[in-house]
Amino acid sequence: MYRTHTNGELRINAVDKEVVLSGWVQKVRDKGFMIWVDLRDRYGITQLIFDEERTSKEVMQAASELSREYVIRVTGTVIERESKNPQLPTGDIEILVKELTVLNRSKTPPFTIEDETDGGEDLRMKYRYLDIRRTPIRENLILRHQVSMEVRNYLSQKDFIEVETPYLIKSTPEGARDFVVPSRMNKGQFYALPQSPQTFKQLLMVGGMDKYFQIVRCFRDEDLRADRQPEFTQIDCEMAFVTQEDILNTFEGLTKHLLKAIKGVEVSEFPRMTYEDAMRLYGNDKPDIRFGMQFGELNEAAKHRDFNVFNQAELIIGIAVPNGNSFSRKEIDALINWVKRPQVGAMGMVYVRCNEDGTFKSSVDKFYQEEDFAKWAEITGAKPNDLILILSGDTHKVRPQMSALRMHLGAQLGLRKKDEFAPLWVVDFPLLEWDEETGRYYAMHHPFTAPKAESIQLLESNPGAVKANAYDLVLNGNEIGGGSIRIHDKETQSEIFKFLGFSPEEARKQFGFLMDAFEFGSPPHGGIAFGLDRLAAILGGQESIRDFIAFPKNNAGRDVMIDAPAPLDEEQLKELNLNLQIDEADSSIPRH
RNA sequence: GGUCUGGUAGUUCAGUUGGUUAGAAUACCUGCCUGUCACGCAGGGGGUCGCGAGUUCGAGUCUCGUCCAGACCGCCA
Repeated sequence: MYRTHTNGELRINAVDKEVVLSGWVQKVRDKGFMIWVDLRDRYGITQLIFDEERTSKEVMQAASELSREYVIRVTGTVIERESKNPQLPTGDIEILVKELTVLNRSKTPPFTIEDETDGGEDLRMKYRYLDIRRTPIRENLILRHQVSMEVRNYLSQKDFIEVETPYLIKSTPEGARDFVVPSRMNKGQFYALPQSPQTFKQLLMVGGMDKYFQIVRCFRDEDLRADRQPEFTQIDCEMAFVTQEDILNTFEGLTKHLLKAIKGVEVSEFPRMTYEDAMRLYGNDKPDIRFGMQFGELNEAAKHRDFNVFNQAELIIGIAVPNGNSFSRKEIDALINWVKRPQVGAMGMVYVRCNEDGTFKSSVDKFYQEEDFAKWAEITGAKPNDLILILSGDTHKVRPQMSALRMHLGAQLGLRKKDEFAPLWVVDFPLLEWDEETGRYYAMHHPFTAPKAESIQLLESNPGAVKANAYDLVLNGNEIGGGSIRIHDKETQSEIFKFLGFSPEEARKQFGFLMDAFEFGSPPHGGIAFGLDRLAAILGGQESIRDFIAFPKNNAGRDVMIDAPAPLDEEQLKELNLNLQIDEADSSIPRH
């Protein structure tokens, strides 16, 4: 027998019990006459004691040879500690060891396996199985498990059925790049891994499943970020015979349930904001509404003087930084330099100090009067002792710039509190998005999104103004879910494909199966998908999703532990009928 | 595709204007020890300064290239 108890469960009431424990050696404290060993497993830490007066010489000797991360089993008696440790749940007791078995030895680990590790990212990823032994990572994975279980329980209770959809599917031109998989049996042909089970879940609606969900892996071959992995997990949902209102209500319920069950947080009705308002007030479509600093548009209040920078700008935006007047000149200069970095790309920034006594001091005093500043303060909501920061330029540039500044300041001022949760529905997204590079419209969400009935007639005259029945769920400045009501009739779907530049033949080739299905009584339907990795990270109060994924990829999409991706050997390539063009300058890495 | 930051002991980092034998902490090893829990004390071992070239009497330090890592922009229907 390896254990009668785990290392997290023995308390003072177990004194005198004979127990068997197994686990990893967290720490050895050898005082010569006594040796203490912290024994660790998933459930906690229990202190073992070896004492020269009460422990046999052989066991004492064996204990003195223990080292970090050895796997051991001990038999002994639970005793009350002489000096207790209130920081440990098991801190009132210890195990007086009678027998000690070393089940496996360990090399000295390359980084310390403690809450605050000394290991860098790279090293932790290479030895991820050691990293997972650390409490923070373990707790993240447990939290993720809880989220999954709560989602399954909640949705199952609401009559949703979890259905698995295939991973080996077909590549489509729209959207993200696909990961592709060569087919051995169908020479020269490739599967693609799904970016989402979108069309399958719609077909499940046609199939009469009525309410579907799936916790499902998705794949996108795009560059990574702290919150983006090439394979990630979605909570994918779809419902038949629903309006947008039904979906928002259902999944607001799910989100409230998760916040309550996981974080113990009660949230009242989620506010809703149109895409247009989000862009106008926050400069992006996933505003963090935990703090203010809403945009004030200053065009009318700032274009009547001789300041050319503003006069020539398409849009002038100001925000009021609470108590920002306390910033030193140096701190303001640092902010100006921050927005001028290429990543943000502003040309410059104007500031107005709002003094305690109601007067103003600005970097454009030459051009403007006190009455102008008073007007700006009114528009941005600036109070005495605030600081107004102003950026100007083309709308599509200055909004993201100001948004970046707002988020930067929010973090700097400690306004993005990780124990505060502010969900928000963003609704009425545009159906289409203009792409400068290719000179055409693309579906903003995806080509199966239903246009709003009242704006569909604009499709020919003013495509950019067509609104979609599409919505995002935003939590603390992160998009955690997005979805739409789908097109469910062949005519509308054909019209949209045609508008997006698909010839009837292409549409047939790519999505014929869906169009066919729509001809056999497809019900009205819609759905939503949540990013599970991101949701878990936010509930865990962290920015990076990597520590909520057991075995994540690095910045370059590599798994540094198993060292993937890797070249294939000749035999495999031959069997797959693949002939690689090897770049001579870099012959070790095959290119497609 | 681009911008920025970093790469020095097992690990996390410091290293001045280019100048003696490259340091600290921690980890590791040895010894000591009458209740430790970040145990303490004494001693010890440990370096391809990412890699390559260049400048120089002399390079961890300067220049160029390159590799690796991280953050961000583009990209992510």
